[in-house]
Amino acid sequence: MNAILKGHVKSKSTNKVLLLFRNTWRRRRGDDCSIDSSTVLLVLKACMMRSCEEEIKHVHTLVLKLGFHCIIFVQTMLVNAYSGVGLVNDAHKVFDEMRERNVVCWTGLISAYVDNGRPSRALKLFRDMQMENVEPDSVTVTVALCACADLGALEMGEWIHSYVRHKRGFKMDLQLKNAVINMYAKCGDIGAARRMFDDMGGSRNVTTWTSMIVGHALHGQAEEALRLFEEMRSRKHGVMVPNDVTYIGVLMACSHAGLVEEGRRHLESMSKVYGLSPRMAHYGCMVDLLCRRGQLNDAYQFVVHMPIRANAVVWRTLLGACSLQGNIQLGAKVRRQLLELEPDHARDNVTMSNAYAAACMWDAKENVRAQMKHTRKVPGCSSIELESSVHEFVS
DNA sequence: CTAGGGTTAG
Repeated sequence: MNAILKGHVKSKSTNKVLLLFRNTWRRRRGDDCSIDSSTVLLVLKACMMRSCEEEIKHVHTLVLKLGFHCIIFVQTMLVNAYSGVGLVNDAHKVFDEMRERNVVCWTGLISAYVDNGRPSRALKLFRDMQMENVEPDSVTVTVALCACADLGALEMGEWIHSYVRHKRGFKMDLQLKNAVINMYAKCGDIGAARRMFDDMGGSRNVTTWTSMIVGHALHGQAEEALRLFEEMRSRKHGVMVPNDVTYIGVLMACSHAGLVEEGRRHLESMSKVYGLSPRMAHYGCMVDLLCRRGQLNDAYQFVVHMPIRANAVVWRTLLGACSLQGNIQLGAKVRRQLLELEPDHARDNVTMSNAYAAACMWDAKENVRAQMKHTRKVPGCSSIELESSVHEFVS
């Protein structure tokens, strides 16, 4: 049965995994049951891919019933599964109950915090792990560098980089090198990122190129980003095929440099040349680009004619630009769209009321304010990391 | 032969 489940997981037929598992469980006879710990791993993986939290909890109770709860593979998978559906506390609970913890389950918990937007907690655990004399491997370090990137924690990132360079027998693989580039780029040291990139010569993959392109774009070095994009596709480096994330970097660069036509061309070539379908983020970049150039009406037309329905974030980009550039008429139109999508979003009303105020349209401003009193406010941002920051690295 | 790693608009 595990072979069949494995096939279904591989082909992403997760519903078949769950159906087969439920049937087998229902028809079991006594303790003669074909469900073993490997079955549980596959089922948990399927649950995670479908993000069914209830099913994961159910499998967890089954795990206890079947006596698999002391198997480290099962425990680690439970940590990953809970994390995958956003239940970090449950993941941590499973981890706390583990008798033995090796580098894999530590890494699983650290990733859980990174994946759920708590990088400083992840770095604290990275330190705790070393206090317990568990040596990080290349996977752990890759995840920890991700946390540094998210936090902008340059010093910690440098420590980790120096740790992996000086530790005897530590193998720096491609994914780890990519994480180093990303960390330096996100933490503001674009020079260090570029040095790593240059040192890698012919061993770069698409992610390497993409990280560097995004890095330059984030640093406002649009020309260099676009130059790298052309270089990666040139014969010189074999046939490097960009992916959809590469195009995010390219469009960010165009946005920074105000290159409307070039941006449009790239967005088109993305699907025409490489068969990649643009996602909301790509259209968002394009809207941002048009707005920055002051082409608000073009931006509006672009949003209306997009092949996918714009989300609130895209409309909000446009609303922000209308407010900033004092285009009241368009701003009001955009706000109507936003009210349909997210009627409770208080900040949009604030933006709009500020726009009216900037245009000295006091009555209109009053109207928006009055309207706000009738709707419940939803804070735009509500979580703050209340944990001590990480100051040092155990080496 | 079972568990962990990615680069993503504002």
